[in-house]
Amino acid sequence: MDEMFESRDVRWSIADVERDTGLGKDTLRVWERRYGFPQPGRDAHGEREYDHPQLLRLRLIKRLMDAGHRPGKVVSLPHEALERLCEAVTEPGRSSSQARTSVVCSTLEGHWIEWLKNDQTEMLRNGLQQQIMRQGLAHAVEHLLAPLCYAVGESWMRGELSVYQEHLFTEAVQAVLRDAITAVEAGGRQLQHKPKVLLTTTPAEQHSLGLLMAECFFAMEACERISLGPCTPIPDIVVAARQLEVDIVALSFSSHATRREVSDSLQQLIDQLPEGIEVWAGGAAVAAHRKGLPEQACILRRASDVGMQVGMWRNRHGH
Amino acid sequence: MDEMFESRDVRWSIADVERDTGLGKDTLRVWERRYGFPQPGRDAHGEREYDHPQLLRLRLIKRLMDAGHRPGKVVSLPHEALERLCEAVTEPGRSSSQARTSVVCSTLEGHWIEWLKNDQTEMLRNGLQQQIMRQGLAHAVEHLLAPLCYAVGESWMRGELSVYQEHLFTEAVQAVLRDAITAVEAGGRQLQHKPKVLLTTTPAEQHSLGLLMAECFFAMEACERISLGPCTPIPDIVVAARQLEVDIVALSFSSHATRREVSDSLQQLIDQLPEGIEVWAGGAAVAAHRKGLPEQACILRRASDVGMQVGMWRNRHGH
DNA sequence: GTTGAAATATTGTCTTGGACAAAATTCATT
DNA sequence: AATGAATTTTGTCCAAGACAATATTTCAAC
Repeated sequence: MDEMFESRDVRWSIADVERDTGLGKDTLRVWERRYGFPQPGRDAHGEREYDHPQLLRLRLIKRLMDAGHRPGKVVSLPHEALERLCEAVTEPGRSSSQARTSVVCSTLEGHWIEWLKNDQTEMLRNGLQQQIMRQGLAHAVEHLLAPLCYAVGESWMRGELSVYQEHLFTEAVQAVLRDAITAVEAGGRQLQHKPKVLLTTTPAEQHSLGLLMAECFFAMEACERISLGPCTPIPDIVVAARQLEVDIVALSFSSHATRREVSDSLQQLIDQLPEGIEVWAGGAAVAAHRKGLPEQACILRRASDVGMQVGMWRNRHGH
Repeated sequence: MDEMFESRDVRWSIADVERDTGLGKDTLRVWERRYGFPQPGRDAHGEREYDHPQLLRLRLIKRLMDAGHRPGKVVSLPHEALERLCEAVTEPGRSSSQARTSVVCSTLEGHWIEWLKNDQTEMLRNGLQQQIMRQGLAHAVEHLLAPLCYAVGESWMRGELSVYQEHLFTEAVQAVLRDAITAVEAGGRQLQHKPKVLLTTTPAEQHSLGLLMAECFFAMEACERISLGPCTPIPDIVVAARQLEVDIVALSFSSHATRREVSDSLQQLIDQLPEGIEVWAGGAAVAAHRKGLPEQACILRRASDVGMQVGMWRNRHGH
């Protein structure tokens, strides 16, 4: 009923749409020319005004693009066809690597998302905390939180979750993870020679949950961690790494990052960092296009790889 | 020695320069047309190739722009003049409006900033925590943290602090404040009728420290708080406020926000929110141009105003 | 002299349609 | 099947113009 007022009459500028969908202005204009979609109206000065249905459809398209579809095939498709394709993408049992995760998804994560839809954040936070206690931090992050983040992104894409609910989710997970890190930190001690790690994301990567999850694993390895938070420009990462004399620069890339972004960022870091400092990269985007990435970078396909890689690092630097 | 190879013969594309400097492609092109700088070479296909000296000069210009200079005055200036201007900007004790702050700065905040410059974040975090214990949360936030945030911004502007040091500062303060909020929360109880408050910032406002500081004060008033974190689009704030049935929407604006941004955001919220929900706004930008802002919004000039306003709210809604 | 409103200048972002390289796909050949 | 060449697709860049948003200056009135 009050949905009628929600965002019906709102019009978005091309800059707004770029921010929301991640599709560049040039891309949006050239799609309009080539595929006949989107077809925004024009305001008094002849500038593009996108309405809400078109924005939703663009989000679906972006989702499909990230899943490997090509613009020429999907951009001009009607909304329903896009939704069906998205479901097909979401459907389990395509790629073998996702299959296991998806199974967990349908059985376990159902009620987490349900809580989020009903704004029961207290429930969500407590439940997550409890699961960390029960399963242990490592298992909970890898098999519950990471897939859950993915599922929330999916739900948002489908319009089942509002933006504010995604924000609530982020806040809840952040709170839980920060507590967990503090707890791990308090118990651990620095007996052996451990790497000093700098954690951050590139300017294009706003999502900080991946960073926190990575930090959890480094904390469990009792590494000395320095987190810069998200969005540090490459030159500043280099300066920080030098100044703080870290051993490893660890970057997190969410599923939204393109291979180009990941690849370029890593290459730049490798080129600009001094010899002794390693570059490690993790996150959904890295796991997806791990092939074309610079070989000097250490690619963490799964969260639990951190433990193994730290072990290998210690072997390399052991005395 | 290896600096010779580092970035001497490298040519940068316009996209590279955009990423490095933060200046938009359109802006770079229009500066070239209007001010004759930059003047990149062209590759075989007629595309712009920026060399290293021009990139450095653009970085200087960006710094001056952030410090309040205007493009028309500085873009066409030669490198040396730019450096001199940057030094002048760096020089302390110029503008009279800063004087008062600077006094506090030199006496109280001096060593905080000094710690930051030396990357002693542990020191910083512990020191802040100690001051909160000693002075109390309210006093510490209002008279130490808030001015300190401002001072850090200033120092960064002058080039005395790197970007990464600002990130470290943000992380440290966040950690301290989150702990403080948790502590306050644990002690307080919900005896009287208190407002339910939704906290967030607008999409243009990336800084989340103001938000956390505000949250501290609401926590001390034992209000029910829901934080969405930073950067929530206006329509989504409206949806959230309705759905979560809050009494107050509280927004934080850092000193970077323009009057227009603040004013527009508040007006939109007031127009779109249902009758019973109030809009409160705080932060440096709000204090600066409080005059032109919508009257229906409750303007919090100082952090401590929260306590008073919550009291008044209770009177209005008390039974 | 300060304040406020109106006039003026500056500056970022949007417009169009064309072009082309990089990436992905298809096709041909071993 | 696998490798390499031809072809299509697609994102990004270009030009010059336009204009609103913002900043600055001018001018009047208290």
